[in-house]
Amino acid sequence: MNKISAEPKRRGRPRAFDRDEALDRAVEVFWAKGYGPTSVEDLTSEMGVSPPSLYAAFGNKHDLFMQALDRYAETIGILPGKAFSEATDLRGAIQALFQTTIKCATTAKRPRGCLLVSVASEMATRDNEVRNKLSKGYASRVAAISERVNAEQVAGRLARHPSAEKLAKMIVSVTHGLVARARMGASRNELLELADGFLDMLVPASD
Amino acid sequence: MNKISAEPKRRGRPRAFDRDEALDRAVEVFWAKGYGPTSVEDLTSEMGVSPPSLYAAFGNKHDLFMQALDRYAETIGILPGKAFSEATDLRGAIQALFQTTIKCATTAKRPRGCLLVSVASEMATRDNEVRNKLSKGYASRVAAISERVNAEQVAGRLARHPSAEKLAKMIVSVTHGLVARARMGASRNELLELADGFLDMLVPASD
DNA sequence: TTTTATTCATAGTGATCACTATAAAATTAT
DNA sequence: ATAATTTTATAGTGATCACTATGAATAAAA
Repeated sequence: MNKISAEPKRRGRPRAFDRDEALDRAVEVFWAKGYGPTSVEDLTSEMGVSPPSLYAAFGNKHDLFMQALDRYAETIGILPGKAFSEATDLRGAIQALFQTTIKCATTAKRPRGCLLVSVASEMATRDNEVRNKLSKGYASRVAAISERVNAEQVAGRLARHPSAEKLAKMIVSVTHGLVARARMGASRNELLELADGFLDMLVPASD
Repeated sequence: MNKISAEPKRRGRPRAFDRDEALDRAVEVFWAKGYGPTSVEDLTSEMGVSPPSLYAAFGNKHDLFMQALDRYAETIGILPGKAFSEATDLRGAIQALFQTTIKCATTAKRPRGCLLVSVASEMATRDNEVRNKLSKGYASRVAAISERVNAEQVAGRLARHPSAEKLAKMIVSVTHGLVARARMGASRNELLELADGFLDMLVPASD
């Protein structure tokens, strides 16, 4: 009748770092420097983990990067989609999506841009694993937005043209443009203006 | 009365490679691999130039990269803007801008995306020189589009809102989104559809 | 022909790269 | 206590990095 014990009391010396916290540091290093220019020493010093511990816990540099992508996706990358989902009306949802994207891409204490769009995309042409991960993330994001857009169209609150999927892809594409400009150094205000312009075009405010 | 001679007959052994051709190869290498992951050996072997010749002709790796950015800008980067300028009406100009951008970002024999948006932007957070060059290029592109949009508005052929500059920034931002998706692996057709959607929103077709 | 200037190919330079061998330290199980 | 197991820190490994010293090769100038 034993359930799987919650804490099986692993023997051996306990590790001196928290896995997710270390991963968060790795995220920031990769985010700031990119994959290639980041050295393992950059990672170990920033993560507070010695090289052997790093390799034991995360595999190799590339494995660590893939895990950092996942960690980023589930801690920061989800925020825009969450804001989108939580808004009550479609226009507000898209606005929240854009604003949260901008916030994530221009937070002062963090690197600019987006780890996925700014860094991972740059690798995607050479790295199938990265490209596949990006493709899945993109598809699911488009699907989530498309579903809601479609519901609006079915309810008659939104024009049928362009199609839900097409509009969803455009919305995501706007976020890519915002993130690209953030990486180039655009100010938060400039990005907010840009996003407002797109919002008015995509879903004109009712007056 | 001596004008500066066109060919001063440089003495010494003549160089065995064409500067611009070698630079074109460097563009492709940086474009495909990014700055950091590109080794000088990658460059010398692809350019057909030995290391000492490379350093004598171009300085160091970073100098070469900056010159590659210029070379890219004046051979490939200008094409979308040229297509924009040569079109007769605004809608056609924007369409040509988008289509040429997509073509450049998805040419089969070349790396995907754009050297400036996909590669240089990724460096921009760490490299002031790169960021400044990108900023100048962005500003001049926005200015060129804005000027034409403004002319349309003054002539009464286009709504005054959004402002010319704002609309110009949105148009350029669309190209950033297209290029980002190209780097992620989107097909040319997918990008063309995306661009058509934006075109219809930015400048609705008159019917 | 000799001198001067420039580029060339060869073969390296020390530094840094991703990664690991080794053994001490820290924990649980016996 | 002793054994077993896992993580730790130290100190490296060969490979590759960006870059260059050296001298032969090739041109114009003297």
